[in-house]
Amino acid sequence: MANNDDLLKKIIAHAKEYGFIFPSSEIYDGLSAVYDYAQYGVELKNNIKQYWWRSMVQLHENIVGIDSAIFMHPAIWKASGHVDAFNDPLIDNKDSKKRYRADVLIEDYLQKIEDKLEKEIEKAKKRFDNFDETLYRQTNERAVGYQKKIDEITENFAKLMNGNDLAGIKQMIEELEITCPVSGTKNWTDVRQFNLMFSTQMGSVSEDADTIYLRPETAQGIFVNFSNVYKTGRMKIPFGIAQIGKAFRNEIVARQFIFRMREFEQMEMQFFVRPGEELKWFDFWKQERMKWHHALGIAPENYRFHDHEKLAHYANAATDIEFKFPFGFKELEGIHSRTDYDLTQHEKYSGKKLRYFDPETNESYVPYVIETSIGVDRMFLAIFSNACREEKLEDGTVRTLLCLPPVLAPVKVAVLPLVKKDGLPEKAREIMDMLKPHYLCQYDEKDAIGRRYRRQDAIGTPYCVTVDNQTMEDNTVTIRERDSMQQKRVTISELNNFLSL
RNA sequence: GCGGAAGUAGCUCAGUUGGUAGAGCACGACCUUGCCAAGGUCGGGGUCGCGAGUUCGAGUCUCGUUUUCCGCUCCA
Repeated sequence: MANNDDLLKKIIAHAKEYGFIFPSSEIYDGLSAVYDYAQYGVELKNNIKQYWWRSMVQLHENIVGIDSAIFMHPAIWKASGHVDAFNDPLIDNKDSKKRYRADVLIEDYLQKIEDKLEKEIEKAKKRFDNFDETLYRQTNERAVGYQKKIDEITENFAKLMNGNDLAGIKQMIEELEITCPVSGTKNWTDVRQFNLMFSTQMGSVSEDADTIYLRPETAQGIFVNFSNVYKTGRMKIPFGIAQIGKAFRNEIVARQFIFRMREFEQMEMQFFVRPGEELKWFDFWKQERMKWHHALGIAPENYRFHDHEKLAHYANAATDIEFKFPFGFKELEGIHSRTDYDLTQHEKYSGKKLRYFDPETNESYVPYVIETSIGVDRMFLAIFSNACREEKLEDGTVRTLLCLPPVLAPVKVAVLPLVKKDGLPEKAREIMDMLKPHYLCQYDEKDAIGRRYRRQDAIGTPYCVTVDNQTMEDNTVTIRERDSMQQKRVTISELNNFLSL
């Protein structure tokens, strides 16, 4: 475990030292769990997004992309269930320092009474069968008492929750004498509301301003555009809509570097299918997405599926693709069969029909949805942490390198004149100008050549092109490959063939 | 949010019982060498996380605060 902690620390240090990720607002002491992508980080991140977009939108004829706004109509979050589900009343026990959801404490309490009630009912049945009238009446009375208590609490509880009466909920916990399962005491703090959605005001005059939310997921932007895309894009089921964009969640605790941030970016695709065929497509996308990960050349044993046993209210199947991060296997991507829940909810709240007319069956229906949703930042961390290595060379020295898949590397080619004289820099500049339009290149003439190679290793540049004295005679250069450190001599004109990117 | 640890240059760290900040690497210029991280000379860079307090004097002591890491908690 200590090793893993060190590993994450090294990754964070490398990310900062070589210009991939900086803490946000660092000169003002930083902002908790917010990070900025730096000069190389933004390249790697853009390449990840482009790699995903191409594989989803460009290579699938039946998938199109959109870019919906972060601000959306507030009713959308009522329809999606986020307003209710993302609002947790929390309470702390002062003795055990444990935090609980206040509503869960009360629900657990109710469950206990229900268990008692059930026992009494069973007892009552036995006594009834035994014609034991007096005892039967006693149990029956107790059972009626429990039932009454349950109804009473349930009713009050619902009233308090709907009215957002936090003080009332605390009072209820105290009146019911609910104790902390750990400390066993009733020493509670006040109930506080934690809304996982960020809100802001739209409209400059405060009385007229509407509360709107920063989207906690990008998916709803796709659902509310379903009809527009289906009609204007002449889409035929099955088809998908893809989107890359930022989402915001006010997490109670955001930790583990860029793994859990309050502002993050998602790459999502919602795939609309005929009802009844959703599990077939769920399985299709499960395999398809795993193939996408494997195609990057990272060892397959770093990935695994984790099927959800407890499903969200909208889903009828769900799995995660987990990646072996420095802190263990954690969710990288989610694949959910969301049924027709979202579109149906939006039909209900908007009053608009969100249906597809199927020309094959002559039927109109609300499509079922398979969602694939991957965090850009988590993908970045997966790629980056996997690539970050210290390699012991034969001579005993250590080489720091980033083994990034070439297609994702920020800088593709470094062009290096062996020495800073004899016209080599000028020749190298010519090669730079030749390659620049095609790849992000870097020119470097400072320090010994070996040191320059190592600098490029540390930022993950897959190829270094070196101009030496022989270049001046026969127009050949050497290509040095990052992982093997092997060099090949090729003519300048055929350089593009050898830079397999 | 609670508990623990830490915060001195871009990085890694020194800094004595309180006496107005150092090293190595990195960075910039010039000279030299030239195929796998260490040549030479010169130079830039820090109000010691921030704010109070004690003191003649605080990087050093006290309190508060903030950020990061670890554990708990939370997590569609």
